[in-house]
This record gives sequence, C-alpha cells and structure tokens, in this order.
Amino acid sequence: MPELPEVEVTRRGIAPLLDGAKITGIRLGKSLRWPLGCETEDLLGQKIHQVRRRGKYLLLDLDQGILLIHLGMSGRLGFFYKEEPPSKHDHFDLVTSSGILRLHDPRRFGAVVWAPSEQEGMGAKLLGHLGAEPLFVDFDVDAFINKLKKRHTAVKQVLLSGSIVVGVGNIYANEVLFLARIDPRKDASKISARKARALADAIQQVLRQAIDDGGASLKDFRAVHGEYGLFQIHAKVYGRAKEPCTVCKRPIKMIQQGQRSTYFCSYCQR
DNA sequence: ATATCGACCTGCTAGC
DNA sequence: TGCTAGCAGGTCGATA
Repeated sequence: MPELPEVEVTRRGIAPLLDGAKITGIRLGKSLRWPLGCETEDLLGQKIHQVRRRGKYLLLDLDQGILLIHLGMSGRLGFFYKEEPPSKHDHFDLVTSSGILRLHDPRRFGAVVWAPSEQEGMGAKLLGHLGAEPLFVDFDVDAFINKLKKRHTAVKQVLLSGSIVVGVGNIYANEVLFLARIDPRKDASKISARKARALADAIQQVLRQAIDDGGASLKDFRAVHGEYGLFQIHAKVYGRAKEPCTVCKRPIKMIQQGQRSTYFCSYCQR
C-alpha cells in the first residue's frame, strides 16, 4: 500500500490534527518491526511540533527527538476523537490532547521508533542512506542523472533501492518507467541523459498525480478518515499482465526482478 | 560497492 | 465447498 504518495496523503491528513498536540498516552500492542527505542513514559507530556515526511517515513518532531512511523506493506493510520477499543491488527496508539492516532498493520512490517534526531541513533540507521526527495523544491535533476550513470544495475532496481531517489515503490516504479518509455531491465548506467531527464520528469509527474488522486487504492489503502484513492484508475501497467497496452494494444508483460513483479510493455519501453 | 536471497507476518485468491 | 500454493504496497541483514 504505502509508497510516497500514500505516506504523503496520510501526512496531510494527520498533520493538522497533531500539530501542537501533547502526548498523553501510549498503547503498544503486538510488536512491530523494531522496538520503540525509549520508555513510553519518556514521551508523555511532549508536544508534537510538526509532522514531516522523509521517503516513506513520517517524522513527528517532539520536544525531545523525533518519532518515526513507517507503514511497512500493510500499515494505515487512523484518527479517533474518542476512545475506541483496538481491533485485531491495531498495534500502536498515540494518545494526544487532540485525539488518538492509531496504527493498523496486519502484517506488522511497519514501525514506530523514537530517535534523538534524523542523524543519530535509529534516525541515522533508518534515514541515513536515503536518496533525494523527488518532490522537494531542491530536487536536483542533474545530480539524479549523474548518479544514474554510476549504477550498473537494472534501472527498476535502482529506483526501488531508494538510494538515488526515495519514495518510488513497486507500483510507481512500474508506472514511472512506462511513462518514460524505459525498459525496466535496462542498465541504469546505459540510459541516455535525455531519457534520464524524462525519467526524472516521470517520477515527479506520477507521484504528484497519485497524491492529487489521494493515493493508490489497489488493495486496501485508505487515508486517515477512510477515504479511498483513485490511482488504480490511472495505473497503466501495474497488475495488468496480459491486458492490452493502453498505447500500442500489445499485451503487458510480467517478469520477476529481485523477487518482485515487474509489469511493462516490451514494445513501448525500449 | 553490488547482487542475490532469506527473513519478518498475515490475508487474500486462483486453481485444483 | 475446501485446501494449498503463491502472491502482496517494504526494507534490513547475511552471504558471496
């Protein structure tokens, strides 16, 4: 579910609810990917100053340090104004003066982790290697092109690795490469500067569109108040094996790359 | 550095 | 109808 657009849609949903709120309680359910990294009492009374996003992580700036939230594969955040009993897959509650932020995550690949800062402790470990933010105003297309040139791996793997640009997961990697008309198997270093520029444009265009649409609702994504996204209507290749390409009508192919499914049109993407 | 693979955990569905 | 194998949005860590 959650690639950059879904996380950003979630951030926009919770930021106005949490900005300036004070933490009054924590409820931990089944363990998530990592332990919280501090005593729950340490968080009580702390104010949430801002809700930011870095890659697919949400960052809550506190009086002391930051709270990192990752949605993993199946995570979703909900917000409640009054107490509600947690259901089966609700594994974390952040009780605040404004309401309760609740993480629902059936597969538990998600995480809620406290770190002293983005550069220290778990912050450094989880965020330190991340590439550039494709939708921030300082995104440097030339730097992106130069870094692609140095990677001797299939371009789709490079996108998924997050080491050059963050936020592009399996759905959007497929869509972006289709839009830029690049074969997902193409060695990144062999992509022309012109194509690399088209790729950067496609990343920004697809992610922005997906955010505007409220995120992908392939499967089960919902925004904070339960809204569905519309991106599935725009997916051109993802999940469409054997269906006709929207451009040339030839069947979409599905292959495996790094144990993940890749969808593409071998005629349009050359 | 890079590439591959296993691991984490649960739910859903296609196919028999 | 019921069972099973395979697949799913992510990403870390071990291994060559």
